[in-house]
Amino acid sequence: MPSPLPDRYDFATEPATYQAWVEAGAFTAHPERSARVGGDRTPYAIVMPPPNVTAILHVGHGLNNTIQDVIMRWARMKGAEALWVPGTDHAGIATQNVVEKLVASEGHTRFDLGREAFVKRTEEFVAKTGGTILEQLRAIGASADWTRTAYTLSPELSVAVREAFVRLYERGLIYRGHRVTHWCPRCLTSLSDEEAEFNDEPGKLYHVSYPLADGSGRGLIIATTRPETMLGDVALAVNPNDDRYRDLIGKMVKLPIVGIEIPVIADDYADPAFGTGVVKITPAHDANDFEVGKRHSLATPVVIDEHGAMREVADADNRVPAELEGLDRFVARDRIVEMLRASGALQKIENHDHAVRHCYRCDTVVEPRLSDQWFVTMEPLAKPALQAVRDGAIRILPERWEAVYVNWLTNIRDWNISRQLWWGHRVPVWYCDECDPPQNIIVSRDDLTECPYCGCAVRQDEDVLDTWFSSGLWPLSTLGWPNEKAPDLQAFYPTDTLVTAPEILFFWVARMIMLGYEFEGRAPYHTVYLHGTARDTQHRKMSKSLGNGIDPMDVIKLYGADALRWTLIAGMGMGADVVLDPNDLDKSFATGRNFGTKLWNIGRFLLDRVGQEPVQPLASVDRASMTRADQWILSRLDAAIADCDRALGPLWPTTPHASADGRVWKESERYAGLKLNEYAEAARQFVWNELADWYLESLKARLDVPGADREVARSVLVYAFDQALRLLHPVVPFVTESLWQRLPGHEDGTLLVSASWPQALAAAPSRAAQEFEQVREVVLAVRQIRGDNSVAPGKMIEVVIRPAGGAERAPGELLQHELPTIGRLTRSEPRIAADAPTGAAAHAVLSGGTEVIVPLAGLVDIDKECARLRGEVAELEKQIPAREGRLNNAKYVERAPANVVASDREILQEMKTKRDQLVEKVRSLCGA
RNA sequence: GGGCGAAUAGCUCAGUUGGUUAGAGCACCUGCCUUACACGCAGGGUGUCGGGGGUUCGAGUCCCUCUUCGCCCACCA
Repeated sequence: MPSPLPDRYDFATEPATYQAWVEAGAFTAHPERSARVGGDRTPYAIVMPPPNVTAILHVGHGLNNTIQDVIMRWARMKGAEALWVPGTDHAGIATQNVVEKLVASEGHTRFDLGREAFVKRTEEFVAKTGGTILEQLRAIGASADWTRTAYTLSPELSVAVREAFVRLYERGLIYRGHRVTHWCPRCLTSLSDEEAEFNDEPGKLYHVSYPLADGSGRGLIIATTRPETMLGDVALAVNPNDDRYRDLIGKMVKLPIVGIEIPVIADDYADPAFGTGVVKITPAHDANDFEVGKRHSLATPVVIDEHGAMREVADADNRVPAELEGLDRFVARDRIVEMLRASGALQKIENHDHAVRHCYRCDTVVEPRLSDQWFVTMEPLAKPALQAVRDGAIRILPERWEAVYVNWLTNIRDWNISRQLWWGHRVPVWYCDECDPPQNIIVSRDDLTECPYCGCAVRQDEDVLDTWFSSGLWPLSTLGWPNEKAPDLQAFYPTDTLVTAPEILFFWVARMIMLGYEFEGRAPYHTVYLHGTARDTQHRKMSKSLGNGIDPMDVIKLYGADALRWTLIAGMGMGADVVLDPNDLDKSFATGRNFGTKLWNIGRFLLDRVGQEPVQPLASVDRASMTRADQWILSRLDAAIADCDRALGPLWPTTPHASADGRVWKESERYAGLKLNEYAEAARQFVWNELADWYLESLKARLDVPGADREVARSVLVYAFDQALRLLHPVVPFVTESLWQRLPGHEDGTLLVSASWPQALAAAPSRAAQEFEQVREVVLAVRQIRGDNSVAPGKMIEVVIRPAGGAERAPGELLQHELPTIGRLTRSEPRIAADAPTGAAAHAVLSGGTEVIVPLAGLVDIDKECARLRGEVAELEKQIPAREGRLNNAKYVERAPANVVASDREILQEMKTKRDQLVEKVRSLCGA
């Protein structure tokens, strides 16, 4: 039994409410209920983008998970068997960096500890501090199924990772490649193309002269941004069609500093238009040069080591002078430039902006490095992933990201999946030193100690897999794959929607889709919802390093989780960034806090005036006994439900399709749904601007008088508020649940979280509802007149209502009936008149033609009123000729649709009538 | 360099296939401490729809162009 209602919503009760949901099993999914395995509910599943296991909650997580929670709660209320899978990502490189720093603070490197000890240390660290974020997600109300919490490095998921690797290898889609890849000299690992992020930076273009070896004194001038790599040069390349250098092809030049001779070769790679048209070829330190070198069978001397220091690593006999040995690449660059300048080889230095790749984890400038890595052949995987979006089996919201997705997949490049890290899934490959290729490489699902061919000892590959390889399997692995019989896999795969930020569209989303098709033949979900970024008022991305972030936990402490949620959801257009002020939480979250308070106060009013005695169910209340206001609010509720449903759209695609996915989005619904802010706004509009502002106000008198009418009012009010709480629950689950528990007649033990989504009652508003709408118009008109004429708020005024002629039902009768309401809502004494009163008066004409007249004698400054009326006339005098001109245009009348022309005529007529009335009024009031 | 998108109120954004007098939230201004709520109530739109040109009876909407901004991709050393 809930405690008596406090004056203020106490959000300190949120954890208890959350606990009640968990204890009721409200978030726990039941695979046997899924229609896919013979149950009676359509499944709806979301896999949570697993936060890094060491992460703590920031606004980005808050936004991401609130969106998911809104969708999950909505789906659950719609009757779906809802599953939201939570979990964390071991985040190989990120977590390893964190622990390395920890170890460094103790004066050690990971190499001091050794692999085994370091991994153990990391495991301990994760066990102790990891998963904090999952606790925090509970605080924001995330209705995830915690009985299924997953972790990318768990034994179960590791099985999936290994299975995936082996299957891809067996299909020939994983291969060992010897090539130049991105290398982070700080993290000491290779990176994928996606992990090496471009950054446009000002740089220099150095022009260096390479003299011909024939002693002719001629030379070739090359342009380079990275002179330090010249120690590894093996050739100069010119374009075969470049007449300037044709005669030099095949000649030798002398490599400055090193002093050896290298050939001039012809290759299309050299662009005659760039720089001098001559490019130096350094196969070991540039991915393009490596390709050129391969074409020309050139050597690959390595002159920069894994730390980014100059050193003779391989095939580099005496290329690195002693004075450069061991120098960092950037220090070496300066030194080399000096040496070139001293020798006269340096021709000039130009400023040159170019894109430099940085490590996405530590921001170190990436060094291209020649190494052996495992790659996934992407093109065959990309094909179905592309087709899925083209067919509409998958939609990406907002729509514009589909083009980005398609573009990337169309030009996809192979994926480097091996990392020279210790934290992660070890590559399931073993090497036998005794066997000959190809038997010396064994890929295995099980750990091996001896070679299956010769029986001697084998050693496992030292590398681990890219973190994104395991997260790419997330929708599969968390549901039990590769066990095809796993109940969750059968019941919930494919899942439904994926909610994430666009930054990881390629890192993660595209790869999940590709792997989903590869291993299950189906897309992992039908909807990808990409949301915006949390930014500060200067539109800078919120980040730890900038110190402009907002801690969601602070917001929850100050205003409660609902305030946070409402602010994020209601203030966010699809895919648009959320702008918040980290220096003014009060202002930033006022919307959410205020809305929660408003809801609470509606609840207080209701409980105070309606009482705790059960109400008659609405279905048993005779429509005839309802007032116009009752019918009006019920029709507004229907409209609100329809608006919410429209904004949210269908839960899943409904059009059957021959593809493996079975269903595709039809064009009309493809980009229509999940407009969460529109949904929130529609619900807010109803509960605040209609239920509270009008219905509640109109009810005050009725609730004070015992009797049959009071009972009707109680039923309608409780019904309408109950439905409103349901509509709002997905966004503000805590406050709605607390209020719902206290509704009169509430059945003990039932929870709003498991209640059903509202359904509209009637197709069209009844006449009584429309009549209340007219009354509302009168009130609005009177308020406006009061405001325009600065009538003191406390002042009672007389309002004269002149019904329009020819109305089907005498509006006078209707208005008479509602006069008590009008009077109370406007502080006025209305009366009905057949004729307009004489003397100065303010008029308003309602949509049906009914006139509202407020005699102004003694109320207002007549001069001011005259000025206002004259202004109105002038405005109309301006608009009328424009419209007349249009109607006099023969082509317009002839070609525009008849209804447009007709309404145009009507408007013109109305304007003229209104002008005439105003002119008449000005004459009588002001005498001119 | 290629591609995509955006430009509408002070801010964040809606604005369906061209069609009546361009909307919402927040902010702001005015007046109210009316017994659910000042975290509230009532009233108020503050706009050459980025500039220019075109198509059309009619353009915020379609076309061209210019300007500015954002995002994604990319091997000009």
